[in-house]
Amino acid sequence: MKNDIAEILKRNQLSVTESRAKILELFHESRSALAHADIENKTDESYDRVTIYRTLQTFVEKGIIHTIPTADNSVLYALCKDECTQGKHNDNHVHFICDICGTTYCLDHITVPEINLPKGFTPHCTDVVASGICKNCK
Amino acid sequence: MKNDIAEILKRNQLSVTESRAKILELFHESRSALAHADIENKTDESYDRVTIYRTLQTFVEKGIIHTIPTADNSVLYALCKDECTQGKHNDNHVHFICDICGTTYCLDHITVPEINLPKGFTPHCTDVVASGICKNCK
DNA sequence: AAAATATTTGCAACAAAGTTGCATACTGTT
DNA sequence: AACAGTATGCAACTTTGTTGCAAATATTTT
Ligand SMILES: [Mn+2]
Ligand SMILES: [Mn+2]
Ligand SMILES: [Zn+2]
Ligand SMILES: [Zn+2]
Repeated sequence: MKNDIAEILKRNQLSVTESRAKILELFHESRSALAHADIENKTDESYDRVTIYRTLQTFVEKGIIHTIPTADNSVLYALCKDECTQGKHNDNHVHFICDICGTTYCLDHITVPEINLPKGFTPHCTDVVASGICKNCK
Repeated sequence: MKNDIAEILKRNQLSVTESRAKILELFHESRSALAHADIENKTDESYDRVTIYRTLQTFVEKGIIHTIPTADNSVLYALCKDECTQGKHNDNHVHFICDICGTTYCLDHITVPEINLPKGFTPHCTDVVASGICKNCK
């Protein structure tokens, strides 16, 4: 496991540091999306806020994690499961945010539908975020 | 026009104040979504930041405007055109954010498609935000 | 394995965004 | 015109995110 994590970092031309390994591990362990604050908490504030910001940013650039837009102005991150690479994200799946427990799921098997836009609009990517009650809270 | 604006406020049981009228007018004049900062600028900073925050919050509660989720952690607001009321929003249309000019459009005539969620997930509302190149920037 | 080089980290200082309490000003009502 | 209710602006504060830089750590070279 520890080795797997290091492997992923190396594959992405990132030097293997404690904070990066730990944060990446958190994402692999978690079944749901994580916010910056979640990471601070789950690491017992062992790492500086700035380091976490920079790590998340790096991971997004490398195509290791993707961001999830939310209505309440908080940024969430989750592992990319598709073949995302440096600068080329391809996470065209639906996200679900539970109104009760707040958990955010990547529904990897539900792909975002084609949307018929008006003339003149050329889509580059489409985000679909559903909210409601999740399987654990019903 | 001025009277229309006052009418809308009264209809929503809001007292008619200069800032509320001006901000609501801005939304009616604008063809695109507005951020808090846009409103500060377009009003020449005549109103306190706090007043703008509180006005936007009030308008959202009353169903006069709705928020639009964005990937970059900025909150956008736009007029509700459907029959939204106090606490009951019904803005099930697609939004489009232009990667070039940054303009955010409510595509009022494009309704969000039905999404087939996995067993156990009950959707309450669904946000669809497409991004790409808009009609003005192509 | 040690030295040299490249990269990352943590700190400090800052900037931007959002919140709260309270006195003053304004709106709608009597 | 006076009153009661509400909204505004200010100050003070919190939370979130950014930047420069020296010290620490990781990788490469010898
Ligand atoms: Mn996802
Ligand atoms: Mn809209
Ligand atoms: Zn839940
Ligand atoms: Zn555009």
